[in-house]
Amino acid sequence: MPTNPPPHLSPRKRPRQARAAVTLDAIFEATIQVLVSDGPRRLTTTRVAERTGVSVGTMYQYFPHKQALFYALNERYLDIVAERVEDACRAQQGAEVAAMVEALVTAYWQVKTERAEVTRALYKSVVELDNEPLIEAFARRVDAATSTMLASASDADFADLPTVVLTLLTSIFGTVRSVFERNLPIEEADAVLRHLVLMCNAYIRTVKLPAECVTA
Amino acid sequence: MPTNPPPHLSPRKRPRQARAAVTLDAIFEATIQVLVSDGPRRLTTTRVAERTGVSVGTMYQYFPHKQALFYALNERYLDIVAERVEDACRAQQGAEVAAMVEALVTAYWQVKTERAEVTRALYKSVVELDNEPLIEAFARRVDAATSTMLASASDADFADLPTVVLTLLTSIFGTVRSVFERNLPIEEADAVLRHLVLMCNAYIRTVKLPAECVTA
DNA sequence: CCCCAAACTGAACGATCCTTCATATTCTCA
DNA sequence: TGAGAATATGAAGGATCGTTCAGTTTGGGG
Repeated sequence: MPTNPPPHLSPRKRPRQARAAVTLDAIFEATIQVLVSDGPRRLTTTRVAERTGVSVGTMYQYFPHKQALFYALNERYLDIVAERVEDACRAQQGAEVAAMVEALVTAYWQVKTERAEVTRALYKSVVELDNEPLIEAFARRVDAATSTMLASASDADFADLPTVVLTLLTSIFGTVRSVFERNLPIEEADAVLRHLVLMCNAYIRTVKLPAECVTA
Repeated sequence: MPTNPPPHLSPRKRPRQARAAVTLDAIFEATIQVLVSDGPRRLTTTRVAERTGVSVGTMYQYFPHKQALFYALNERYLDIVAERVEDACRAQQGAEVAAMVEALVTAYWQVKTERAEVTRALYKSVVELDNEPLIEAFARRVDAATSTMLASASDADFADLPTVVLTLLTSIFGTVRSVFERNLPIEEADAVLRHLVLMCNAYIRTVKLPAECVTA
C-alpha cells in the first residue's frame, strides 16, 4: 500500500457509486480470465471489456491506459500474497526456526497454488509492464516480516540475518516459480516442496550461531 | 539438438552460400540487441531487419514467422547453457559431492552472468512463445548430466536420486532467475550465490545415506 | 564468361489494437 | 421530483505490426 504510485500508472478515478465499484471488480476479474484463457499477448482492451460485459470506454474512465489496469491488477495480487506471508510470519513469533521455515514455505506455496492458473498467468504477464517498483515494495514487506520473525526464534541467532533472509526468500520464491513454470506433475511438485523445506532447514542449521543457552 | 522440432516453428531454409550464413548470424545477433535495448514488446520484424541491415523479406526466407525466429534464438541459447552445465558435470565425475554442488552452481551462474543483459532479456521474452518443449528438452539434458555426476560421487549415495536432482536443479535455476529479475546489486547477488552453495550442500548432507565405508 | 539458382529488396495489404469523444443512460440528493 | 453529477456507450481515428510477392542483385559452377 505505501507504494508511491508511479504517476503515469495510477488509476484515473475512484468509484463513487455502488455500481461503479461492481464494474471495477468485474473488470479486474475479467482481466484475469482473459489472461488465463487467451494469454498475455491476447489481453486486449476490447476483449477485457467484452468479457466484463461493458464497453471499452468504461475501462478508460478508471484507467488512463492498458498498462495502468495491468499495474493495478498486479498490485492487488501482490498485496494478497504479501499479506498472507505476513500473517504466517506473525503466527510463528517466538517459535522454533524449523517451524518458521516450514510455515513460510507452506504459506507461500499455498497462496500461489490456490488459484494456480492465475499465478501462472501473472508470472507470464510480468513482461508487459515495468513493475519493478511493485516487486520491490513486495520484497520489502516480506523481507521485513521474515526478518522480525526469524529474529524472534527461540532456538537460533544469526550472524548476518539480512543475508540469510535474502537467501531464504530468493530461493523459496525462485523455486516455487520454477515449479510453476515447468508445470511439474503434482507428485513431483509436492516432492520438490517437501525437499525445499528440508533444504531451507538444513541451510538454517548451517548458518545459525552455536547456541548460547542463556541470554538473559 | 535431438529436440523434435515443432513443425510450425522450424526454420524455412538453411543457408547454402557463405553470405547467407553471415546474414543468419547477423539476424540472431540483431534480435538479441533489439531485445536488450527495446524490450520484448518492441521486438518487431521491421526493427530486427533494420538492425541487421537487411530487408524484412530476407528474414522471411529463413523463418516462416516471427515466432520461429524467436524459437530458434532460445534454442541456441539453451543449447549453450546446457552444454556448459554438462561440461561442468563431466569435469566433476567421481569427485566429492560438495565440490560437485559448488561446480554446478558456479557453472550455471557464470554462463548466465557472462552476458547478463541477454539473460535478462531472454528471461523476459519467454512469454512470447510456447517454448515448453525447449525448456523440457533443456531440463532433460541437465537432469541427466547432474544425475550421472551425483551417482558417481565418491562420498555419497542417495535413496531417491531423481527427487534430489529435481530439487537441486529447480532451486538453483529458480534462485538464479530471481536474483536476475530482482536486479540485486552485485554484493548482494554474490552473497546470495555463496549462501546458495551453502544451502545446497547442507541439503545434500541431509538427504545422503549414512556412509557405508566399503562398497566393493 | 555466362547463366541459373540463391539471396535479397521493400512497397503494399490486411489485421489488430489502443484510445478518444460526443452522446446516452442511470443514480442521488436536495 | 427534477437537475446535475456519475457512469456507460461504441463507432471511428490513428498507429503499428506481420507477412507477402513480384522483381532485382549477387555468386559460383560449368
